[in-house]
Amino acid sequence: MPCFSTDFYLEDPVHVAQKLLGAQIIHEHPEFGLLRGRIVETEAYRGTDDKACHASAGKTARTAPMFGPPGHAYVYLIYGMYDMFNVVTWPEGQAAAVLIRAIEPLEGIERTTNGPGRLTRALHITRDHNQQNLQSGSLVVEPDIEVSTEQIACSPRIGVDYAGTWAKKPWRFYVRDNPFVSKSPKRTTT
DNA sequence: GCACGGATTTCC
DNA sequence: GAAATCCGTGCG
Repeated sequence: MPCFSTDFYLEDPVHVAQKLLGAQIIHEHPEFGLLRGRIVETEAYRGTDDKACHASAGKTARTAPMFGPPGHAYVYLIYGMYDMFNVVTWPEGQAAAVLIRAIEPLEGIERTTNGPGRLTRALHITRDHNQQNLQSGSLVVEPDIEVSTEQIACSPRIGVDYAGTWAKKPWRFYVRDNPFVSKSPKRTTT
């Protein structure tokens, strides 16, 4: 099965985020062997105007991968302890990425994967994979099952309340009724 | 140099 | 509700 073409990743991240649902992440790990999971939840981060997107602070050492070639990885550390895995989209020079928030385990996964910080641990994805090409190499993303439009649900992105009106964009996408989708954060009573 | 806080998770 | 825990970013 071939990986996605570069054309696929040149598209708008909001579009790619939906098209990635159902795709497989395949990691051939030197120590833990073949690890595979199916993407069931994503979020789009779209350009330097998007206040929720790290690239809104401009091109820095940290955000450079998002300005780089599409189809590559953007992996960064958050809260001092979790690696977040993103796929870079849009042409080089235009910063955008799709955050992979949840996967359904398929092979070699030995821990829960529910949520973006947990799935990187389960797949053993680390910052070493930052800027790696996801179209070849030990970590790749490949088409798998088709997820129909009716099965795709959307919501505002999680954990970006600081982003003002951008926090309201319905750019989180997930497979409806899939048990591996991350739970929405608990709301305190209001 | 140094203070600040985050695309989260877990525990009280 | 708040801690855990590291480092990129912004400002001096």
